[in-house]
Amino acid sequence: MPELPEAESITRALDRALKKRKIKKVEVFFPKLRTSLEPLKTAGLVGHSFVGCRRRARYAVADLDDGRALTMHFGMSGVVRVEDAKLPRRKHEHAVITLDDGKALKFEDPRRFGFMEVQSLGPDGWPECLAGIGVEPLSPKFTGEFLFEKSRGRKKPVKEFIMDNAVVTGIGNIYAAETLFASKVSPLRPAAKLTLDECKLIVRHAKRILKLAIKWGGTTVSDYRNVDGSEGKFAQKLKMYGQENCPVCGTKIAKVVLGGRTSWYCPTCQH
DNA sequence: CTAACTCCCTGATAGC
DNA sequence: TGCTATCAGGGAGTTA
Repeated sequence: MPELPEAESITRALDRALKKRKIKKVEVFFPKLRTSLEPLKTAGLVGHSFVGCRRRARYAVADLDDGRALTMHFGMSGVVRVEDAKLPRRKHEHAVITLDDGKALKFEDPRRFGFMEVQSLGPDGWPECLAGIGVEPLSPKFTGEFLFEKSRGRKKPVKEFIMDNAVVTGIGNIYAAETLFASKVSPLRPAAKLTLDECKLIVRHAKRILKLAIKWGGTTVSDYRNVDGSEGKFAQKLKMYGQENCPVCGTKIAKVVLGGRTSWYCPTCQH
C-alpha cells in the first residue's frame, strides 16, 4: 500500500527510467479504474517525451515535453514497472506505454483503486487534480505549530487526523502507527486534546520516520513493488504496524479500528 | 465547518 | 477439497 515513502521511491526510479524517453505506443487493456484509463489512448501521447518525474502526496507526476503530465496514483495495489516491452502482459496490467528504448511503462493494479491520467498543469505548476490538498510532511510548512493550530476543535482521533490528506499528505496507516508510537501518543486521543509539545514530537518523528523509510526504499507488506519489481526494506524496521509485542516494554500490542483502519498501539507506552 | 458513513475492487486467508 | 465469509484500505462522495 503505497504511502509517501513508497510513492517517493517509485518517483525517483521513474525519473531515471523515463527521462528523455519518447513514447512510441499507448495501450489500454482494462479501462475501469478509479477514473477511466480510456482517455490515455486519445491524449496524443505518441511522439512526446518525458522530461522527468516528481512527487506530490502519494501521486507520481511524470512531466511531458508539452507541459502536460502523466499523473499516477497507486491506490492499494497499484504497481508501475519499466521493463522490456516484449515481456508477456501480467493479469492485471491495465495500461502499457511503450518507450523508444525497447522498454515499456506498465501499470498494474488488481484492486483498481489507482489511476493514471494525462493532466494539464495548474497555476501552481502541479496537475489540477492535486489542488487543495494538504501540506507535504517533509516540507518546512509542516511544523508542530501548524499541526497544533489545525488540530484545534477537531474531535476525531489523532491517528485519523494525521492521516487526513486535507491536513498533511502521504501519511497512511503504516506511518501513522509508527509516528504515534515514536511520539508516545495514543492513536485514540482526540486531536483537539494534543498539546503543542506533543504536536512538535509528532511532526519531528513523522519527518524522521518518513525519511528513514525512503532510505530503505519504502515498506513492502504485500503488494508494493518499485519500478524494477524490487521490494521496500522498511517492513523489517516496523515497530507497531502488524506487530505482536511492544519492542520497548514487551506489552501485547493493542488493535483497534479507527476510521475503518486497523490501528496498532502500545497501551503502556502511548497515552 | 466536521464527522460518520458507503462504495469501489481482488486476493489471501480462515472456517466449515 | 471446495465452498463462503472476512479482511486489507486510499480517496471520493453523500448525508447529518
